[in-house]
Amino acid sequence: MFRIRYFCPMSKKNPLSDIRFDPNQFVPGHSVDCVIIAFDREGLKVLVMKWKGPEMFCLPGGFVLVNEDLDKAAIRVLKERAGIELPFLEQFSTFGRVDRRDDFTLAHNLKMMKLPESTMEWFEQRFITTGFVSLVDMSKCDPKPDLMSESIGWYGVDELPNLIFDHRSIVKAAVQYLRNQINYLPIGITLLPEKFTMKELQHLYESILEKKLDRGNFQRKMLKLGIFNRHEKQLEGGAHKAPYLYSFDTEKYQNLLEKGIGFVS
Amino acid sequence: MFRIRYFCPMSKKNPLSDIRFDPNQFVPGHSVDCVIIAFDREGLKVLVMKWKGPEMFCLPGGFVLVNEDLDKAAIRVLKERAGIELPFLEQFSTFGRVDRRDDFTLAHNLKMMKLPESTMEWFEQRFITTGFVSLVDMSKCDPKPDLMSESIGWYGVDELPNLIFDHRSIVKAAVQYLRNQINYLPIGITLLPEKFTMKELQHLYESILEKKLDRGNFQRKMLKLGIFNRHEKQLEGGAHKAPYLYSFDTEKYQNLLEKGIGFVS
DNA sequence: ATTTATTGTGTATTTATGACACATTATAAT
DNA sequence: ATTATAATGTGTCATAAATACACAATAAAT
Repeated sequence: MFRIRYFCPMSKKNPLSDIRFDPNQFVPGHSVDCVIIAFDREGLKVLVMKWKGPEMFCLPGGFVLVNEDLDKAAIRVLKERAGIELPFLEQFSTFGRVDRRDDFTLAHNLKMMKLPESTMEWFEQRFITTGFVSLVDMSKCDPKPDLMSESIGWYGVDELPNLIFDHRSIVKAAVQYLRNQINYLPIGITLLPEKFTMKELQHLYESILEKKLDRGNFQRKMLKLGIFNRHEKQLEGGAHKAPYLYSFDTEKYQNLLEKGIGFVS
Repeated sequence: MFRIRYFCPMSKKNPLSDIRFDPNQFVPGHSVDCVIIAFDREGLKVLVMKWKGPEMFCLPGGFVLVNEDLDKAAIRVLKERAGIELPFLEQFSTFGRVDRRDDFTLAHNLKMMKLPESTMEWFEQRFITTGFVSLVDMSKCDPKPDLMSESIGWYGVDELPNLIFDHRSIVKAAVQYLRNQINYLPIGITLLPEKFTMKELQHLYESILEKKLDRGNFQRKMLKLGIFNRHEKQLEGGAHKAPYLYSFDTEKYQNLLEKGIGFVS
């Protein structure tokens, strides 16, 4: 099974005073924020960074290079913060309220960070941010904090720490999007490891839909879709018959996804 | 019934040389574009403006004031371009490709317009644009072209003229969004006049879903929802029994909408 | 009176949903 | 080896929804 480093502390090599930042390389006023979602036996998790200084957390995000597509900026953030090369990534909403930023918290932190003047100005401008949701297999991630944060880790979507600005509502919107689009997103193939049990798949659906499903009906419905390969039995386990392991038949899965992998009510 | 001014020519009072534009009042690099959708017996229509100069068309759009929420900018565009005060408006996607703009067309048009230097620079910058979809009753609109365009009018969503930049794909994305969200958007109450026949409502659904529906089942299903008021018979009409006119019970409609007004397959 | 298109309803078939039951199986603990 | 356990694969049954088609009643124009 997969075992995860839940916290990745920042390396000592980049103290705050070393932060170098050239505002001219970025498009002003626009950022991307990534809601990187994974799943383990406890439920849905989201990747969140802890800021240096006071107890504040934020989503992995970044700015858009002057010659970079918006979604490429999100892909770059995924790569840098989660170590994911070919992410499943989808834009879900753009947040553009004037008051989306909490200026008090911002000012406090910027002061603490003793940034150069030009960098200060950059961070003080109004940002409109586009939210992306990414679905990942935790065991394939290698989270790394950025220069402004001291750690990065997975938090339950219902146990979020204090997030800056409107990041909490960005996470909520992403989870809502996931729920709405459950039949049209490759949740199984992205959020589960290569091989998984029916129980794990059912647990995933239950976590997203936030309700219990009938095991028999779930299993029947899923297997009838004809998108699974069944493998040898799981070796380890408790005092009971070992469950079968399944994997997705990638091609069949993709074809079906376009019509929607039926499973709403 | 409602009869529409399909084209609203620009007033003579604003020749190009009069365009005054202060870039400092706007957030740089971000715009909004509105896909304003209406419905008449021919099908779905979208409001499009014709540029001054060569045969190019564009969506009603605008920039974001420095102290204005992103969605408020879209509301302002709706007001100014369509004369709609309390629009139904929803953000559906943000378009941020570096090459989303066709620089040749842009340069050509900017030159033709003989704008002041500062205005030229403003229009030449890279813009990331957020697309909003608005559903309107054509008969309640009062379309007005902006300073850069010579006319504004309704075009069939399948008969679009030559749109600039990526505006064609923005329209396509909006229509796709409408189709996906059909059960969760107030399509009936926004796209039809106050009173309508069942046939018109069915035609609306058929236009959005792009498929025929069974009349009997449609009618039964709709009426069973219990969100309609039936009115006196329609007076005018052909050599046949006049259809009933219906209107929505606004409150019941809204309550039901949260769960979804069931009608997919 | 006739024609016409709409309206309201009927009906039969198929498919999907939801709740529950039970014999079978492979494993670990004893 | 026996037993307890949890997972598996099916089965059933009642209810609801979807689909396709049919037909008598109706109001208006000719």
